[in-house]
Amino acid sequence: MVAIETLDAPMRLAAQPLYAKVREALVGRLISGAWKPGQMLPSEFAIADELGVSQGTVRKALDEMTNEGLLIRRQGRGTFVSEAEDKSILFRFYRLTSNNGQGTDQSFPESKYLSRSLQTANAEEKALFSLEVGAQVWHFERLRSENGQPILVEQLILPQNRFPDLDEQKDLPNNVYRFYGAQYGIIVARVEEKLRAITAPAHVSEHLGLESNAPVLEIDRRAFALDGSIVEWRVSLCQSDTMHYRNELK
Amino acid sequence: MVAIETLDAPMRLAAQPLYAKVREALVGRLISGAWKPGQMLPSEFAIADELGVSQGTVRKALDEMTNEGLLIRRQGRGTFVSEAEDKSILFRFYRLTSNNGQGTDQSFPESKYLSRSLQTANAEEKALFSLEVGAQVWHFERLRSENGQPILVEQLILPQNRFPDLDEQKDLPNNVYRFYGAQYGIIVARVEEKLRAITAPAHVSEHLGLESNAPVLEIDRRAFALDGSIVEWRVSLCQSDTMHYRNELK
DNA sequence: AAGTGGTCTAGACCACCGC
DNA sequence: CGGTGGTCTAGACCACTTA
Repeated sequence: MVAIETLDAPMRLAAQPLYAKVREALVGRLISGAWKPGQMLPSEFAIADELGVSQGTVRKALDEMTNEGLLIRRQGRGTFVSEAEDKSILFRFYRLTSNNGQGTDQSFPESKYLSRSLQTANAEEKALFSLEVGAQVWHFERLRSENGQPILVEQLILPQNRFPDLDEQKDLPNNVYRFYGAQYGIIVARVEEKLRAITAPAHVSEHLGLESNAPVLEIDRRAFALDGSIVEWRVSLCQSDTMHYRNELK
Repeated sequence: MVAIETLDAPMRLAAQPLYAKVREALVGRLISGAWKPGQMLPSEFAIADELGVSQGTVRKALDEMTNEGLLIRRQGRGTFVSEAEDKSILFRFYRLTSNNGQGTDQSFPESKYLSRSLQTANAEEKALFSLEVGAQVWHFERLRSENGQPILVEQLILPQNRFPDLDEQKDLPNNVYRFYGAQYGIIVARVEEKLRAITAPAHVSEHLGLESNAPVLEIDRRAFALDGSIVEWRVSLCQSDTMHYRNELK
């Protein structure tokens, strides 16, 4: 019954429903790292007892978090913090598909790193990541391929303050979101993307084996952590000959 | 208590939960047209009594349908079949934004129809709409602009059997999904899109005021009705100079 | 004041998993 | 078998809208 103060704490202008407070408390444990990816959560009744609410209220909070992709629930097993390795999660943020793909033959591309550097953030990067003057950002460029076929060239930009010690790493792994979680406790909760068609720059069309002036799909992505801050800026240039970006709107 | 048979009817191999049967029954009323867009549904308790289940079970079904965008619930007012006019619905399937847009200045583009024709379906169209040999399809081409600025040229393809009497219409309205609902009782439940970057065909770059060979964003969309059938095939070619396609993944 | 959706509870039972 | 999530119920109370 101690933790009931935790739930009463917020006391916003517009009173939140109880399940929203429960959700905030649980998300807080993910942010703080008290619950790590892959870990099993206490049972619904255990959480309910601890927070002094009913099991149904806890369930509503857990269901919401499951819908957001933060948790995975398995009947008979338990509730787990979702990992970027889970099959269903791997493709959560990966929307590129081969044109003749059947939908089931989804594969995940490998990465070859082309460059890596630590730079002083420019104005745009400072604003994006809310950095101080003089703060630094990592730039990575990589070529991603599927079955030997080059698909896209992309640039990853990470704020140095959220990713210290990166210089000690030889390269980033292929699945970077899993790496962010495992190494830095950063869980990517959602991403915003802007898509445009542009003419491929020379070095990109070379890497992708396209004629110069070939059109490519530009995907400008900002990845948000659980606390709402931007942790990665990514610009991908994807060849459109054999690949497309799929989307479903409901 | 009569309608309990309706709910028992399915009896699938994998027994569905009760709320899923309730959902099916309610969606059936939308499909049949018994409940039309904009109409108010009976209260939770009224539906629960009629179907012989508890109010909580009905609520779970209604909540799901609300999440899918089929219904709109307003506290104190009631539950309504969603209309394509609702502000929140208007932009549900429209993801194009001006590059310098602030996100709040969302506006909806006007349409100018360029052509209209009734043709015998080709092999691809026959397969897509599950048509018989010799069946016909409507082709519409229109230019969409925002504040006088041309944004995209798109082609709409509709199966004649789902849209009879269209020849009597001078043109389709701007908001076609609202029209499908009001005129034919067809509710678009979801759409699948494939995005690619291509070089604009000559007549498209002319309409959009682009140089020849300019890259444009191709959006290939199939719209699905409540019963899962495809009711519209749409290919939009959008200029990428001032516009982009925004997407959020969770 | 009456009617609607929104929240919360308590308890029952089922389905699935792993030991 | 015991523990987990999944479903379903019945009832209470709150918040909002309309008349």
